[in-house]
This record gives sequence, structure tokens and C-alpha cells, in this order.
Amino acid sequence: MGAAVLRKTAEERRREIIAAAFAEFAERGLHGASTDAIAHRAGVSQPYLFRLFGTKKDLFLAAAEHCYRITLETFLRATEGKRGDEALEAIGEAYHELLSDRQKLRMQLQTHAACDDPEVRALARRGFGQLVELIERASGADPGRVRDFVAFGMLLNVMAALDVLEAEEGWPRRLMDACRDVCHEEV
Amino acid sequence: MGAAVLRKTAEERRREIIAAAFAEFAERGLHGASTDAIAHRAGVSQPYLFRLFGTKKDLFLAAAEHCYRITLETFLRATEGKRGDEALEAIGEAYHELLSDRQKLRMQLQTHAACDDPEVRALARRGFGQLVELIERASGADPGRVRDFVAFGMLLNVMAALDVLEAEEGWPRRLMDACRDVCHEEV
DNA sequence: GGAGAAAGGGAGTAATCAGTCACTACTTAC
DNA sequence: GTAAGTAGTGACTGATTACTCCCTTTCTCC
Repeated sequence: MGAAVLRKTAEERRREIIAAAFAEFAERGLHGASTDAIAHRAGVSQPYLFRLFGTKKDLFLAAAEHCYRITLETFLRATEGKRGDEALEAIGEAYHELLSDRQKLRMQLQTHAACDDPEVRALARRGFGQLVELIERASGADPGRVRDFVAFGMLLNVMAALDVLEAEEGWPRRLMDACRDVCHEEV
Repeated sequence: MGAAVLRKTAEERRREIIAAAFAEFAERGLHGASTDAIAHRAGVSQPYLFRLFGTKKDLFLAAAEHCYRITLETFLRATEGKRGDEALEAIGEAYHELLSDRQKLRMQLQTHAACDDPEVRALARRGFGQLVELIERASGADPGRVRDFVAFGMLLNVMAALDVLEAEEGWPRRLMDACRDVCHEEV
């Protein structure tokens, strides 16, 4: 009786819960977000969330892993068949694609902030390391360029957290105006 | 009777509690740290902590402000009487001084991570903005250089969080090896 | 149609934790 | 000495929260 009760596969629920967790964790961090809020956002009961993920931290790890994976995939797709400066430029553009969704930048920051936990730290090292190595490999650029490039990514994370990415004036604007050429040779 | 009960001024206690809060918040973040642990570390009761700071968030704000202030002071001292590249180089060296105490780097990261709170965000914008403006003003460098410099600072925060500042090999080492020349002209 | 598996949740529980209250002990000024 | 102020805490409390027990409902396959 009543409307059809529309059930989904566990795998699909898992994806939906990770998406909800992503949003909550990105905003409030590992300790600031509550499993209640995540379950509610995902449209499931909180017990079912625990059924599928075991612990809050495991859910956080899943969300963080997801974050690294989609970033890595975005970069891989961008650099496909490219080399050197061309590849670096392509990653730069891909970065701007990520920029449109602040959640990803903030999630990365929250992952770094949660790194006093050994498991989180291990995941972050692996995920971040893969990104750096991809940039090194695909661009073939000298270490200084790679450093500037990666560092600029970290600056973007911070700007997203401070919510000054679209600032119209002052130091945030000056920093962002100087971003156009981050993937080109300077002077 | 008994050993002298050694009392201190409220001002001194305030400083000690901020120091303890700094350590706890830097490691575990605004939501991850407990006022109990902070009070215990500071050697006071938890009620007294609340007496002096009102709320946990106010204590966090005080600790974050302290973090920005000592960083700013370090930079100011370093650039005293210097101009241009010389000033930038001096700040670079001052950065290395901060590097020796990972707590400061991590606290900055935790402050950024807590920025979904409007008060924290306001403080972070102000504090971070002052640092950027000091670097702009003291160095007189072009926007690209300033951006690279500030961005590198953010990268250091992340490296501190991942605990790879002293890595002997792999991508962390390559990134850090490329750090020597961050305050010099390249190629 | 019935048996077994898989999806899903109602109603807890134990612990943690921010914040309060009411009180004691010491210090200073007169 | 005493009054007023300041340093300091033991013992709570109400709310939140991670996590569990056990039950119901739907699907699948014979």
C-alpha cells in the first residue's frame, strides 16, 4: 500500500552517502560534521549509514579518497596525449574547472587538517603524492616550476576557504589576477 | 598549610591557556580539540578556562589571532630597514625559522579549515591579508613573485600537516629541494 | 507462493563535552 | 583585623553524538 517504496542497491546508496558526506565534511571537517546531518542529507537513516561504512572515520576516508580520485582523473583526462608545457597548461585549465566547485578545494583542505590521524595522513600522502607525481611526469617541467604550480593549488584551497576567490579588490584580487600566468613562463 | 599555593595573575594564565590551546587546536582543530584537554595541558581547571575566555570559539579566535600576530611580528622584524629582493629574502629566511616549529604552520591550516564559521573567517581574512600586504609592501615585488611566495607558504603548511617536511626521498624531497630559490629570481 | 537474502529504519545507549553554579582560598588596602 | 576583590575549582547538567540492537519490508529465485 502507499506510494512505491523505491529501493536502491547498496552500491548506489554508498555513492549517494559519499556525496552527502563530501558536502558536509568539506564544509565542517571531520570532527565538525555529524553523521546525523550526513545521513539526513543523503536521505537515509543514520543506522544505515553505519551499516554501509562502519565508522565515521571510514566514511571520511572514503570521501577523501573520492576527492583525490576525481581530481586525479580530471588531470589525467586533461593531459591525455600532451607533453611538457602544453600538459602543464592543460592541468592549469583543469584546475579552473575544479575551481567552479569550491567543495573539492575545501575537502582537500579538510583532509589535510585531519592529518593528525595516521590513517588520514597515510591516505593524504598517497593521494597528494599521486597528484604531484602526475604533474611532474606529464609536464616534465623543472622542479621549480612544479613547486610553483603545486603551491598555487594550495593557495587556491586557502582562497576557497576564506571565500575570497571572487573578490573584486584588495590583496585577494591582486593574488588572483596574478594567476593567469601560473602555467606559463614568466618575464 | 601545605606547599605555597602559587597563584598567578589572570593575564599570565591567559597567556598560558592560549599556549596550551595553540598546541591542542594546531593538532586537532577547532572541533577536534576539547576544552578539557586544553585546561589540563595548561594546568588549570576547565571552569577557569571558561571564566577567562567565555566560549571555546573565543579561545580558538584568541589562539588564531596569536598565531597571526607572531608570524607578522617575525616578518616585520626580518624586513626592518630592508627593501625589495633583500626584504623578500629576509622573509624567506624568517619562514624557515617558523618551519622549525610545525605547530604554527598547522595552526594556520586549522584556522583556514575552521573558516566556515563567519567570525573565524573574518579573523583569517584580516590576519592572512595583513601578511600578504606586508609581503607586497616590503618587497615591492611584482604580483607574480608575491603570489609564488605566498603560495609556497601554503604549500609548507600542507607539508607540515602531512609530516613530510623532512622527507629523505620521493616527491616531498623534490618539492622541498626546490625551495631554496623561492625568494630569488629563477633561471 | 515461499524461503532466503538484501534494503532500510525506530528506538535506544553510553560517552563526551561545552558551559554553569556555588563555593573556597588567597591577596591587598585600610 | 577586616572588607572587598581576585584566583581558582569540585561537582554538576543538558545536549549532542557515534554507534548498536533488532525489527520490518521488499526483492529474487525456485
